[in-house]
Amino acid sequence: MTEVEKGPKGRRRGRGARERILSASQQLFREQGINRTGMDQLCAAAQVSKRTAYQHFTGKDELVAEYLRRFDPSVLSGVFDRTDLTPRERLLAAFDVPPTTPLCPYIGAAVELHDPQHPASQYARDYKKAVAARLADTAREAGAADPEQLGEQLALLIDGAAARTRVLNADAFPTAAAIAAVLIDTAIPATAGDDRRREEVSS
Amino acid sequence: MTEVEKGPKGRRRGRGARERILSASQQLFREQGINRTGMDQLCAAAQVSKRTAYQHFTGKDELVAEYLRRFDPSVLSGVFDRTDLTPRERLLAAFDVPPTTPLCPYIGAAVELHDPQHPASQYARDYKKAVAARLADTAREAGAADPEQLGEQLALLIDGAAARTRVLNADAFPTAAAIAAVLIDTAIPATAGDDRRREEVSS
DNA sequence: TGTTATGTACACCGATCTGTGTGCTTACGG
DNA sequence: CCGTAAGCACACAGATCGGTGTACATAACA
Repeated sequence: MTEVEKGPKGRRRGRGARERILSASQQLFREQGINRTGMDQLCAAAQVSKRTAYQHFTGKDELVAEYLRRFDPSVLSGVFDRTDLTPRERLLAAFDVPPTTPLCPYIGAAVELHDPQHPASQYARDYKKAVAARLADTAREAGAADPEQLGEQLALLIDGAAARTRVLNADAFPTAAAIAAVLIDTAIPATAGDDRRREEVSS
Repeated sequence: MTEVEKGPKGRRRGRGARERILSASQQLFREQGINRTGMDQLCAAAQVSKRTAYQHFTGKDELVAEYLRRFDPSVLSGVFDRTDLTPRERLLAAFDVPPTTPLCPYIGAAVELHDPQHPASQYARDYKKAVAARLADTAREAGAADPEQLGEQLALLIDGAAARTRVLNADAFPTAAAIAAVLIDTAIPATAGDDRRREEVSS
C-alpha cells in the first residue's frame, strides 16, 4: 500500500501501472460495487490504458480476486496486534470500527459475484475463516472456556453488523459490541486471565 | 404463491402473466442474483413475452421492488403467529431456518443494487426494521427488560447468520441461535413472563 | 357477436460490458 | 546511447444489457 514504486515483478520498470489499477479498484469497487464498475471507468480512474490493465490481469475476475487480497486488513491486524490491550479488550476492540468505514468487501464480493467457485469468493471464505480463527486465538488467550465457539460467535457478530449496516444504512456495530460484551463475559470464567492482570504476552 | 389465477387488478383477465413473471423472479433472482438475471432470460423462464413484462412493470427496478414485496415471508410471520409457543420459544424459533433456505434476499438486494435510494433498497430497510420491531414486541411479551434492545440484537444475529452463511457457504444459524439463547436468558429476568415450566432445555 | 383488455412474436435500438489487435512512445538499465 | 520492456491511444469485436415499436392473436365479458 505505501510503496508505489515497486514494479510488478520486483524489477522497477515503467511507472507502476499495476499499483494504480489496484488502488483505483479499492476505491471504485467499494464505492460502486464490483459489477457496477466497468473496466473502462476503472482504467480511466487509474490513468492506465486498458491494454496495460489486461497485460497485468488476465481478466476482471483475477483483478477482483487480487483486489480482495490486497484489501487493507488494517482493521483486523491492527486490532489483534495491539499488545497494549488485554486479550479481552482486543476482542472488544474488533467492534470499534470508525463509522466512516464503507463496509466489508468480502461480503459484498460474495454476494455480487454469486459464484462460490469464483476465486474471489474462495478468498473471501478463507479470510472469514482466518478472522474467526484469530478471534478464537485471542479468546483462548483471554481464557475462554470454548475459544472456538466464542471466536465463531464474535465473527458472526461482526458480519451481522456489517450486513445490517449496509441494509439499514445505519451503524450497527455498537449493537454488535454490546452483544459481544455479554458473550465474552459469559464465556470467560470471572477468574481467568482478565483485565487488570495485564498479561504481557512478551513478544 | 398458491393462487396463479388471480389477475393483476383483481378482475380475472388474460392468463395471469404478471404472476408468472413474479414467480420466475423469485426463482431466478435468488438462484442467480438480480444483476446476473437479464430480462430476456426472466421472460423466457416465465413464458411471457418481453413486451408483456414491460406492460406490467415500468422497468426492472420496479419488478425488483415488487419481487421483494412479494417475497414469501412465511419464515417470519409463520414464527411470530405460533401461539403454541411461549414468547421465549418464539424468539428462538426465528433461528430455526431449514438449511435449504437460499438466503435473505433483502441483504442480497441491498448489496447488489448498491443504491440506498432504490425502491427495493428502501423496502429492504423497512422490512428489516419491521422484523426488529416484531422481535421487540415478542421480547416485551416475554418480559425482557429492554425489549427494543433485545429485538435489535436478535435481528442483528439473524442478519449475521444470513450473511455468514452466504460467504462461508455453510449454515451459520445454529451459532446465531446459541447466541440468541444467551442474550434472551440474560435479558429476561428469571421470574418474568417466561411462561410456566415449558422451559425446554433442548440444547 | 363484437369490443377491449391482455398477451404474443420478433425485430430492433442504443448503451455498456469484457476483452483484443495494432502500432506508437517512453522510460529504464546496461 | 541503445535495446527492450512497459505503457499508451484508440478503434473494434462480440455479447448482453434494459427497453421499444409494430402488427397480430386471443380470451373475457357485454
